[in-house]
Amino acid sequence: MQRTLSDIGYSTSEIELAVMAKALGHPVRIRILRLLAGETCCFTGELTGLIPMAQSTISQHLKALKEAGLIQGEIDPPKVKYCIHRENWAKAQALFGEFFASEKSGGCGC
Amino acid sequence: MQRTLSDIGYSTSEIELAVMAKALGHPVRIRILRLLAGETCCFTGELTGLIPMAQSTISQHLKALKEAGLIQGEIDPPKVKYCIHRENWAKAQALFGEFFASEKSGGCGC
DNA sequence: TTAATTCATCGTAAATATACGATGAATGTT
DNA sequence: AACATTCATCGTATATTTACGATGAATTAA
Repeated sequence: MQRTLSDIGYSTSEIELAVMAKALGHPVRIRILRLLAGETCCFTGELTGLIPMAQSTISQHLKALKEAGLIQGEIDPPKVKYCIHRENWAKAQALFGEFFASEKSGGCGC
Repeated sequence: MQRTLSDIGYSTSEIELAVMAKALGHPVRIRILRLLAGETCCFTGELTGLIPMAQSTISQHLKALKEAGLIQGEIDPPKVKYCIHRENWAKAQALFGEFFASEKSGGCGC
């Protein structure tokens, strides 16, 4: 990675899209988000019960999702309750929606 | 990566979402897709003119997008004309749309 | 045939991602 | 105070990603 990203001058939405997409780029994180997007649960412990992976691994994936802004954690000692970050979720929905809706390459003939 | 993905038993849509999201997980690939989704161009050579990266690197990113099914290449010797893969694009649009629309975690109180 | 053009692939170095178990921090319980 | 519970973080090994330049394959042009 010799060339830094800033050399190209990406727009904010390009960065935001890439960051969120990267966070979605692993099936277990899709699974986690689907579980959190449902109405059933929000605790980390429940996730470790539902997903056959080490607790540390799940925590790592939760961290990635949190850093991408897709989820948020609320401390409820000694547990941590994870939820969809609704504001950013809506933002992601809008960004991806606009992105996919922008397809208008009719003039290429392919 | 000691645990294989198949141990968990992901659904088809989970895999498909993750694969496409992973392909979207780099800003230069977002940029490329935006350029291709526009009506301006489709040739690799034009992309190398528009993006300050080595030709080999751009080709590598194009390969990633192609493997994810988001674009397709049409040989027009000695050039290659790249286009959005419309069918899969629509599929991705639907998958991401459904995914983000599934947020109904009202019962969690977070 | 020879040269030029276009693009993919190879080889490589460095960075990042992904899994695990072990440990530690924070809080509640006895 | 001592213990248990829950979760994050550390350390580590391996795999993947990402960038580059160099080379090769395919086709067109001279």
